[in-house]
Amino acid sequence: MNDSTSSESRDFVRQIIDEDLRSGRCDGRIRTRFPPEPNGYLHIGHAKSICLNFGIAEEYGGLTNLRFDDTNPETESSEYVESIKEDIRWLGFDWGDRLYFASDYFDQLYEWAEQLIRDGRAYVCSLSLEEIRAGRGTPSEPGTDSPYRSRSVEENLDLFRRMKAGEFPEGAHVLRAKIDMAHPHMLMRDPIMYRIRHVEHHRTGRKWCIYPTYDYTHGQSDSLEKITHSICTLEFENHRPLYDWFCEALGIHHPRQIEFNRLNLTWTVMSKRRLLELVEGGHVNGWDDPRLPTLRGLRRRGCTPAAIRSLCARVGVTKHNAVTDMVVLENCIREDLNKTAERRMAVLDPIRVVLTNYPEDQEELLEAVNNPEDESAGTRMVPFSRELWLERDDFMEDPPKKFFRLAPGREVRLRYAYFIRCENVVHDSDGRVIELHCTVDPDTRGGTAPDGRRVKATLHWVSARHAVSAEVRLYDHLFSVEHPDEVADESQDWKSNLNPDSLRVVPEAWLEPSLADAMPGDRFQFERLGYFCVDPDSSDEKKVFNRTVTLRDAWARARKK
RNA sequence: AACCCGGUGGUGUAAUUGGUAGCACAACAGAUUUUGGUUCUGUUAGUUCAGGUUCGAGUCCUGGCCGGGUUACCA
Repeated sequence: MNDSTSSESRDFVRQIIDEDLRSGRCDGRIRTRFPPEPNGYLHIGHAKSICLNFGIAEEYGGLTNLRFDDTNPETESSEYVESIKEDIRWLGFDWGDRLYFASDYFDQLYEWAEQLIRDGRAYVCSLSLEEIRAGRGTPSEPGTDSPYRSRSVEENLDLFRRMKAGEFPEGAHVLRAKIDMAHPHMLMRDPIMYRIRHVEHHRTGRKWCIYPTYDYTHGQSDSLEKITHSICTLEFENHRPLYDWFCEALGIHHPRQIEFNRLNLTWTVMSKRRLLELVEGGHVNGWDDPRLPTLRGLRRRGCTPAAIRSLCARVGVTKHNAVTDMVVLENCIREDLNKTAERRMAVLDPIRVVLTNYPEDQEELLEAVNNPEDESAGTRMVPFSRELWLERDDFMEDPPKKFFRLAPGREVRLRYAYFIRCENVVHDSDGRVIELHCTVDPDTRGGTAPDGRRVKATLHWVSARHAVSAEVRLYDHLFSVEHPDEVADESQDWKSNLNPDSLRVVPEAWLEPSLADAMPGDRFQFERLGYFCVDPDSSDEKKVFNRTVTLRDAWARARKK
């Protein structure tokens, strides 16, 4: 009911914003930003941040900037910039003309750095990486001052300018903020502001060989864009004192940083590092593998933007680490697709059925509803004939009590068609059932019996003569345990929990003929099976379908017990 | 024994800021159903612990316990 951003209860972020609006702290204006680093593809965790930032701006009549945090040229590229823009648009958000890059601010950042040097708040440190690390101390012991900490302003300025001019090799010097080497926060122990990197940047090319760090860039970028609320994830909580320190030291507009909990899902991993490892290690087939929680993977899988937005609205925003059950996402997908996806019939694991009293040369077209949840979707005609494909699971030779489907001597309904009765079971030499002989009751055309008799099951089917074949990819959880982090013993890592059966390919499934002209990206419900999406691997000769998610299946659940 | 943050049913969250612990998902039971789908109804189940303040504490205070983060020239 109120899962779509309830106006009733406010999460803590919105409460803070309400207070800031009341106290006049942000002069009645709301401006947020989504600041991805262009070094990877977006995943559903980013979607939560996107929904939060764009959602809040929209609710408060403000705007959201898209800003690429591109301060580390070694790992970033414009290929990622484009994919990220595409994914945000797909999710349903629009940054208008407010596309920015931290690299747009390199000149300003450099000037501010000189200002901090002149103010005695920054210095060039010529210690090696190892020496800096050692000098930082540990969380429980203070660090020691760098011997270069007391360089004169003139010397600092000179060295910094020569760093910029490219006179030094990488690692020779860094620029550090002069804060407090004994500070209880490790991050405040003279953090690094600039490092030398003789590499090309995807936007500024060779203009720079010194690059600012995240801490020296983010708050100032927010400030320059007049951001009011800089909303980020929990791991930046420790950085807030530094964020504040730079804004204050520089005397510039000071946005409020607010940290929220990131989205975690069961049965998968979410960190960029791990996703990269899965892709590069060949454990999945690229960034858009339908098993991945990347936005591209989810899209290819058949997940809708509306489902992702719905998930983000219902997981909420707090300050404690949470793991959301994957079934919540699955239900969001089902909820959306139930209303929008047209129904079709498809048989994945076929068993041949011969209707012995149906004439060989006869065929007819039967009317089927496209979407019972949406009358405007209309109907279609489905061909019927003497030989059909039925789902193997829908027949049992020796059924248990609660099995309602087809069995010897039992009558069931074929959806939109007829009642049929199983008269005979044909086995091969190994005793495996290969064919069923049934009789059809011609008076039940359309699926109702004039005498009012009822059947307990309605089965989907495909006319063998008319069926088109397709490859169907059945996906399961990427990992075989809910929490991939939890490993059996120390010698194992999270990858040992990879599910070997996360992809099962059905090379030849049978589909009703109307599916022959489905296009990549089209989504359908295969009745009684689940939601499926046409994969871009499809060709004119052979369609490929991805199973997005199964239908809820009370029988499967009952059987498991 | 450093610093920061956090702990509400199985899971994710809410509680008008001190006044009846509510919602969603899951689980279970039932109704409806030409999808064992959808829809509808009902049931089970919770404030980390110990003190304190108060007429009254999930909320405020003190202490304990548990969990996460922090020792990158990544973001």
